[in-house]
Amino acid sequence: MPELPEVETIVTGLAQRIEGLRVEDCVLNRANMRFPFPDTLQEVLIGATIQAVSRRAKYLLFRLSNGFTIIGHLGMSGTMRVLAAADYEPRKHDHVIWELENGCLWVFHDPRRFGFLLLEQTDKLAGHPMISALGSEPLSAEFTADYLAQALSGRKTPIKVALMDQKLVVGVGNIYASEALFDACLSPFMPANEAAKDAEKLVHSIHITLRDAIASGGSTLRDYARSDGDSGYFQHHFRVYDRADQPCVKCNENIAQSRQAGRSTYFCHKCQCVG
DNA sequence: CGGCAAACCTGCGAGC
DNA sequence: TGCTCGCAGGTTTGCC
Repeated sequence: MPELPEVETIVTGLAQRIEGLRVEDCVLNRANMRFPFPDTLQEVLIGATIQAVSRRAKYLLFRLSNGFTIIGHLGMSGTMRVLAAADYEPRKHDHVIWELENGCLWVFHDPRRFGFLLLEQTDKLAGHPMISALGSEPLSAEFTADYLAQALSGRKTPIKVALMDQKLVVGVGNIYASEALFDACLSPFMPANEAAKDAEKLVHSIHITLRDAIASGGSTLRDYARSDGDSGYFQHHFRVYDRADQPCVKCNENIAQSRQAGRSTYFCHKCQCVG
C-alpha cells in the first residue's frame, strides 16, 4: 500500500500521538495477518512504553522500553490510526487494538491482510532478515548517482521494475516509480543498465517525487489514511499514475498504460521517448 | 542467477 | 438489480 511517503506520513503522525506512552492493553481480533502474530506479542507489549516510532524502507519500527522492537508492515491496504477511546466505533478488519495510558486507542486496520507485525530484540534488529537485505534509503545521503549507477549496471530488467526492487532502493513502489520516471523523461521499459547513464537525473527525480508526496501527506487511493484519519492529497498531483487516456500535462498526448512484472505502468510515449 | 507469474486476502468498479 | 471478472499501494516463493 502505502509507499515511502505514506509510511513516512504515518510514522510522523504516530510519533506525535504515541511516543512516551505506556501500553495498558493489547487486543488481538484475530491470530494472524500475513504471518501469525508472535506468541509473546501481548506479553511483551502490555506494560511497555513506546519509546520511539520510526521507519526503515516501508517497515514501521516501534521501539519499546523493554528491549524489544515491533516491526510492522502495512501491506497494500493497512492503516494505523490513533483516536480517543470514546470516539472508537469498531470496523471490520480492525485486527489489533492497543489501549494507551492516556485513554487513546491505537488501531491497526487492514482489509487485505497483507500487513503484519513481528517482534525482535532491538539490539538484533539490523540483522533481522526483513531488514538486513534492504537497499539504500532514497532520501539519505548514501543514495547518490554513483550508488544508483553501480546498482543498475549489469541488469537487463526494465528500469521501472528495478526501481521497485527493495534490495536496490527502498520505498519506491508502483505509483512513485511511474511518477519518477515521467519526471526524468525516461522510458519505464529501458533496460536498467542503459538507464544507469541517467542515474543523476533519476536520483533527482526520485528525490523530488518523494518529497512532494510527503509534503502532501501521501496519496489516498482507497484505504490509506493518515494516523489522524485524514486522507493524503498527493493523488491530485499524479502526472501519469492512474491517468490512462488522459492528456499528458507536458505535451497533451494521451497517457498510456501497460503492464510490467504484473503491475500497471503509466507513461507518456512522447515525453518518455517510448517508441 | 535473473526474471516472471502466482500466491497471500478483501473490496470495489466495470461490464454483462 | 445482481452476478462475475479483473484489478488494486507489497513482498515472498517457486518455477523456468
